[in-house]
Amino acid sequence: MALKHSRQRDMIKAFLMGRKDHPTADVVYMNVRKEFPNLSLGTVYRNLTLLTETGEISRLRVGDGVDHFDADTSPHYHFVCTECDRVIDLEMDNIDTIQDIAGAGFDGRIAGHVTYFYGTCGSCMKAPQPGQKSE
Amino acid sequence: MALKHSRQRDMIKAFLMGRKDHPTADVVYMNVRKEFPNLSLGTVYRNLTLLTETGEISRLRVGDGVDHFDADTSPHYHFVCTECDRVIDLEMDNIDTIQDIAGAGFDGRIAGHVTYFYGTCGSCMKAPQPGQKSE
DNA sequence: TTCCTTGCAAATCGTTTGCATAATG
DNA sequence: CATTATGCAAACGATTTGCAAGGAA
Repeated sequence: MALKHSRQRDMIKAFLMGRKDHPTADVVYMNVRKEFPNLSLGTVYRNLTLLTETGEISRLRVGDGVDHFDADTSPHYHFVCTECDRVIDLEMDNIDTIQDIAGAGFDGRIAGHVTYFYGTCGSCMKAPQPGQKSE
Repeated sequence: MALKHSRQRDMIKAFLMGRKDHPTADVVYMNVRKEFPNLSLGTVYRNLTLLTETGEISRLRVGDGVDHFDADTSPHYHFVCTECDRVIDLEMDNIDTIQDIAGAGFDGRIAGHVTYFYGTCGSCMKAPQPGQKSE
């Protein structure tokens, strides 16, 4: 399974790196397609999974039923706006202690944790329900 | 939208209350069906959603692509075993402070958070990869 | 030339929904 | 009787996969 180069994989990764939000496979498809008209959705999914496996990007499952992808693989947390569904990066102090708290008295090995915060984002608090739902 | 009684809803809820694990809709279906042969999957989904809305049970999205349900609606955290996919309750000290930590400096309102811990559960650490994957 | 990758379409999977009928209050 | 709930099957949306053809090493 030696990885070979692929123009579409490069573009998909480049697209993700150029966004601070966390696009879904479909958004990636719609956008990369603009410069690569014959790109197929299957290829987008295959490459997103591949890039996730190599650790170049990470897959976010925030509970809305759709996978989001993030080119920023450094440890950080996300906020999900329940109004517009946007996924926003949070800059916050480290909370890794919760893992120790969870592990205390637990019969097993805790390897990691997933946390996302939800509520109303800044724009939605100012603007009256725009119903934007990202692009 | 006045709720009416239904024998199947009662059984679905009773089944959930009798389990300490966190069954998926399909597991609920398979089991309740034993005593109620003509139960349909659609009814199971409809009632699980209904019970979730009334707050009698809660829906767990642990990131494996399938919804799990929990009759224990008291605030507590979950552990997901990456070996057997089991979802286990954690008894741990309160970590609500993470919400304040996340909210500090964030432009928006944080209403809640979802956290689950993952790793290897006690049974899987003892038993060599049984590949059980629950029922 | 070998083997990975693509495009396309069909297939899966979990979940939702429309509709006529059955059950509840 | 007025409605809500059910069973069944078809519809859905997201993601995966089989296959023949194209591209990289």
